[in-house]
Amino acid sequence: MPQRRLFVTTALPYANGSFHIGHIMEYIQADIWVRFQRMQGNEVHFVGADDAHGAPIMLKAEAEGITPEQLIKRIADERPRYLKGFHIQFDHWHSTHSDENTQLSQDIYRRLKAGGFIYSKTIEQFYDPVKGMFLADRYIKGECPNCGAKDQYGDACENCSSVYSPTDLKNAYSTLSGAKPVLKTSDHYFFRLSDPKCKDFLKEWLEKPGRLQPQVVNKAKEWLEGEGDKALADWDISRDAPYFGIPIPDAPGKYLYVWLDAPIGYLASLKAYCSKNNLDFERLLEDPTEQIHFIGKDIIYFHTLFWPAMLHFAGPPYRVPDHVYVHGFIGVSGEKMSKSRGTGIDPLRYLDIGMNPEWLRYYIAAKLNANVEDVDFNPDDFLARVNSDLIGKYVNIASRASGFLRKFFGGELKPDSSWIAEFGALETERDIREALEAREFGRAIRTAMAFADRVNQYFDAQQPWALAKKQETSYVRMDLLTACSNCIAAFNALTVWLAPIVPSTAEKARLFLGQDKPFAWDDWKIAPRQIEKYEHLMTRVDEKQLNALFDIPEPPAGAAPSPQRHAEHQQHETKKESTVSEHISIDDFSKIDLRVAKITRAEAVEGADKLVKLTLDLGGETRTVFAGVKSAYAPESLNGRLTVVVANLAPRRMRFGVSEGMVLAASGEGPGIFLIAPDSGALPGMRVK
RNA sequence: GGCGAAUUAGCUCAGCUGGUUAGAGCAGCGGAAUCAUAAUCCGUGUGUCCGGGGUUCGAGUCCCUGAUUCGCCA
Repeated sequence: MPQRRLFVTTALPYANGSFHIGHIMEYIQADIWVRFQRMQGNEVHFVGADDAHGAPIMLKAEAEGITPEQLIKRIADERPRYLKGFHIQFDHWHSTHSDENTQLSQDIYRRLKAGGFIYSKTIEQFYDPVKGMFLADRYIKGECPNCGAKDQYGDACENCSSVYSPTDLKNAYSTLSGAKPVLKTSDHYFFRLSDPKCKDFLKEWLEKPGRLQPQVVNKAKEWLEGEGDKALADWDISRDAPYFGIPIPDAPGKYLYVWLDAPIGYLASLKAYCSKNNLDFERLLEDPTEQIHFIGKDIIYFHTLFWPAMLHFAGPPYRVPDHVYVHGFIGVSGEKMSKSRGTGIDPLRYLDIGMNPEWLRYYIAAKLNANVEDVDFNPDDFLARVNSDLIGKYVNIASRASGFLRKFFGGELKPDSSWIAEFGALETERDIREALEAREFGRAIRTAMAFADRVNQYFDAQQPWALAKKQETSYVRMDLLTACSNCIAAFNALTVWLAPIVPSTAEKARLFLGQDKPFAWDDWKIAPRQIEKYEHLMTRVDEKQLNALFDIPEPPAGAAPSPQRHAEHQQHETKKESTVSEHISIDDFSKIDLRVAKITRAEAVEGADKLVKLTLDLGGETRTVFAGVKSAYAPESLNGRLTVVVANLAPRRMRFGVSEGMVLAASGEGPGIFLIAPDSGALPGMRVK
């Protein structure tokens, strides 16, 4: 088999926050694929890095009273815990705030400039005279020019949906300082994305069969071939000082826009990795290397238009990506992941409460395919799937066969190849291999589990326990040995096939199977000769752990702003809060519909440590609300009490049902939760304002 | 508002270029077994394949239309 050389990356997480479950999913996907490639004997260089530049990081650091360097260092320091915790094996983790990235970014910029792809143009932009900086749209608010609604962002009105530009806003103000922004001119640098040469190249790049998923090609072509006001525009790649980023050569006070240097971070990381390991960076980029990026669907734009264009027109040794593999988002119980806590899974909490990272790797793999589809984490499904597949089917094979082999044969097996035909191992291997290669992980797992089913069926049919009771004759004894040896051989094969997905379990199994070196893919067919004493390879998921994972009733005060992938602040830039705390208007407050509610029934939730299920009367309307107050109140003591509920909070599905609101309670640093109660005379349904 | 995607059994999902009575796992129900982490095995599905039209000898699969959900763009 010809060896491949692969350069694989995952999207660079923005260094203003911790990893969330979405990042972890992407790393798991890429890590599984990379491990699979390595087991096949391919050469893989797998790197990641923090995306460390840009205004949000600069402002967040300022708000915390530290330098941007300190901020990104703090974030960088916590990365290894997550990566090790989930068995994600990057060769190197770097930062875009690094010498390598500065060098490469400036080099690519110079080459693009020399090629005539960069020009400068004077633009008018809002400027905050107090902060002394130009304002991105997301930092400007004002009154809608159409309907007069207050506190609208610079692109569209949430009230009347009219569309306008920031300069149209009435009484505009900077969300950073509150100052009235002034229009000011500045010279900006642009990349000629709309140049016919560029568009022609991109069209050809996009359409190369097999390079991208079809959905991704369609999306990118929509942007590329847009006409009129949707036409592909040139790309503004400069920002004015003050800016935390890479200086543009020969342009004092100008910095490269963070989205230009971010993907170059892939190369910077590879370069740093090369010098650490005495590898030739430029040679590593050359053919036959395949350059592969795993990304989420939110950043398709950057990776299918800007990035290949930059690389192509910068010229060798830079090379265009061979593949960009796009995945969807992960949600929880049908809810979209909310970065402001509540929904979503905190990866560190998952680890801290002792949940096995390989459960999550397995579950995510079971739900992933090669399409750009969202994945849903469903707690009940997770529990059933992991326990049933991994414990009930896979691990069970070793567990039930090993006892006989140790007891009657001293752990010695009778290896032959009859099991291959018995269980259809050749076809199974081929299907799993093809599925893993194509990132159809769900299919690979279905195929593997069907194989495990056949092995368990065989074991039942052979009835080794019956053979063991009457093994006075040598042929019965031989049947027992053969049956159990076949099962262990099949278990060995399954272990190899699942190794990219559950590497540490496979490693434990390897020792049990008496294999003395790490698994290569072809080891699946080598039947073990001798097994060690069987010890549990994996425990089952305990429902209590899932409860612990989701019962996070109260956030700590001053919770850190949500972590974002770099592109996310692009995509949502008009929606995000400023890092500087700001007042809310009376209109904001009046959006919260607070109502007096009478607790008509309160009951403990079985299996939940902190939750009480409340049935509330809101003056004619009945609601069910889960409240995290069990530590402070016996459920029966709440019956008949009046309290205050947020009546228009979006319903949220929890493990035990849908919670249709939130009751208000006070709590502080110490223990104790104190339910809010209205003065006497208040009636259910009354509005609190 | 424009463009696109999704909608299949209680749950999570397969169903390739249209072709026999629509599938799997899990859950449920009935039984067996007792080697195994109460794991395993056998049996068991009357599903409006989102609704409505249409093309076709034949549609979950193609076309039109409506609903819902979700994206991208504006």
